[in-house]
Amino acid sequence: MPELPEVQVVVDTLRPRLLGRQIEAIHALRTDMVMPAAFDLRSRLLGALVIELRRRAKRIVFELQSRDRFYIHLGMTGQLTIDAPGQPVKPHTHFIATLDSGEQLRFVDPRRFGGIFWLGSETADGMGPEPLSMRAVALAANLTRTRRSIKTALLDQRVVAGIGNIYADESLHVAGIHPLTPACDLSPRQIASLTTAIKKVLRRAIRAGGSTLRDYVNGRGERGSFQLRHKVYDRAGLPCRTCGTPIERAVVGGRSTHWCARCQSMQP
DNA sequence: GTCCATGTTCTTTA
DNA sequence: CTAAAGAACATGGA
Repeated sequence: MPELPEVQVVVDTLRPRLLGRQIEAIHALRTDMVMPAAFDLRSRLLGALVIELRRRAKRIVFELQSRDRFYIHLGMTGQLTIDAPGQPVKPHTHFIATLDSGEQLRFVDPRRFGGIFWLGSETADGMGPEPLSMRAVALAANLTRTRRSIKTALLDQRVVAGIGNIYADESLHVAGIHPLTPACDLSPRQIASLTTAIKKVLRRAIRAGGSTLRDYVNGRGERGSFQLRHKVYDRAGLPCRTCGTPIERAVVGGRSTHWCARCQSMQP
């Protein structure tokens, strides 16, 4: 569920209950989601004080007083919430950290595509610019030298960080760009329009609490509502909300892709 | 039983 | 080197 807006909302809802908290106990229910090579969560995290919580791409990054960092990735079905200790523990709960406030940070992930990753003092991550603050020229620099379709390029975290299948489709629709357009064929004007569209879509989605298609909830366990406002994603055959033309669907780069043939032309 | 799914990474193929 | 295509990971819902 989690693309940039969902991860941002998780961070925003967790931060007030996590900053300044110390980890008093760890219950690691499985170790195969702990990377690299099942590092010892207890020795790293017991007694640690969380001084900052931020989002980078789709990662939830914890900064400790020791200046070490680690991140949690939600994969496809991850949930990271803070609950009272008395709350029932959901199936597929893989990690529980009890805080000095008495509350518990819990990581649930049925499909187990997510995980906990130790960073230590490592800072380089090889990913592209953060879309909410990027300039069009920064995006252009990463698009002009690839012939891949713009849809595929937007999903590449080295091109731009944090966009996934939903927001790639939604952003291209707002920008009026056909998803199969080769990235290097986009005009500067189109890239400028795409940059604006990405920011607009992501900001709206964050304000709506993210998109809940199935599993996604924020740090308080609440669902998002942006799925109700999707213009093209998962709307194949339904009328375009802008012009009424039925939405197209095709598999591009192995991912389902949705667009309006009338609003999104192949011509620059 | 089948197909599909908000993500990432690796392998194969061209 | 580029990149497309496919598979893999694991689970559950339609």
